Amino acid sequence: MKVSREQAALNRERIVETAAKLFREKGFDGIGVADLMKGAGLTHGGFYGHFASKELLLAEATGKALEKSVMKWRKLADSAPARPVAAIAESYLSAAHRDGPGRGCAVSTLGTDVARAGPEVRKAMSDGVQAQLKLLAELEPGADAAAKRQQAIADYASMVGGLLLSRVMADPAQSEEVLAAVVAALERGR
Amino acid sequence: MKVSREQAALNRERIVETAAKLFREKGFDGIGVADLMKGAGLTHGGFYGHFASKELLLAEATGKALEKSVMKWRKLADSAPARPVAAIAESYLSAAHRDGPGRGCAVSTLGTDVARAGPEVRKAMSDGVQAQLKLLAELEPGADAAAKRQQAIADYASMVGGLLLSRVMADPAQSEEVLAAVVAALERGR
DNA sequence: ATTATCTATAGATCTATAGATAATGC
DNA sequence: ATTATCTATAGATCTATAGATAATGC
Repeated sequence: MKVSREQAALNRERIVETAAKLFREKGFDGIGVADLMKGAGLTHGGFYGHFASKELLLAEATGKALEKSVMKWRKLADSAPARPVAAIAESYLSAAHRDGPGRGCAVSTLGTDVARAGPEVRKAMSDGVQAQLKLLAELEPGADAAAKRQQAIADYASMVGGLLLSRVMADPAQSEEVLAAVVAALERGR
Repeated sequence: MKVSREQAALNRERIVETAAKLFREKGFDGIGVADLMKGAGLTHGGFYGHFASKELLLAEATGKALEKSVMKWRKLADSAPARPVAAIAESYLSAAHRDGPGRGCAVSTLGTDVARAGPEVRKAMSDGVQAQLKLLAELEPGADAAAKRQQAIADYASMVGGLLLSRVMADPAQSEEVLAAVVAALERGR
């Protein structure tokens, strides 16, 4: 049942992408290695040939997920050059993002798991967050670089917290109210 | 080994308080029923005489934790009547809160677990969040009630997201930067 | 010959339950 | 007699590993 080195590398990549989706949907403890491997079309015994532990897979999956988020933000900014931060905020704080955690921001879905995890995992998410902050700071208005970075951090915190709150609220109307209020506050210049 | 009804009620309360602390510290899946009961000084077999399931304990523990948070916010506001929202923001976005999740805001520690949980748990956290938003809205400046509520939601989202980000960052200096930036933004009028 | 993947399982959990025990409260 | 708690365990997970298999790559 051996496959080529090329195919093995593709299999590894598929495991990471499956994990990036399922960890975001179900949480780190919500999905087991056997089901992750099944999701990637493999059997679970083969897992440890690719990764030293489930936690190190979380580090890779987190890094991959946040890389894709940065790419998405860049596209959104390019498509709305007059108001790039608003375009990102509206996409981030949308019902589609709230209801599709498996393809969305990993901080909002895995942040608490990562906060309790080991240094490799923390570093992977930290680096991803820094990349997002760097992009966001470039898009903020003004000339003062320090002020732009501070604004980027504040805006990012609002988005992460708003999305998390919208997912917590049991009543759909309350969830919508949260999304709308945070978007409005972000667009009022915050 | 039977105890009095009064003592049994106290035992139940101690289980809820132990759970409120340990769930916030370790996450819902990070602590088992046996260790929760041991933390409350009981054996694990007795658990199901008090609660129908571990998840229903999470609902109660979440409600209890958020009730205490509202009380804390009220005290903070009373002790700084000239700037109540700023006092709450500075306490919420402090290193002490970041480093003491077991006694802190349940949304920041259990939000993602709750977002994936059943309706009883979602309702317990929703109700707690609504109570916090109600208090915060009363403390916001201005006369327009709708504007005050919108501002309260935006401020709460900033705080939750800022605290979560500060716990994710691997580098302590980055973590401090996040806390300071979000406090500064909140105090600049947001 | 090497190695990616497979089957099978060890060993350690976990939630929940069954039945025994012993003190309360009628 | 009732019932809160205990001991013990069922049954289902979970991560990780051991050893077999079979196709690749020298």
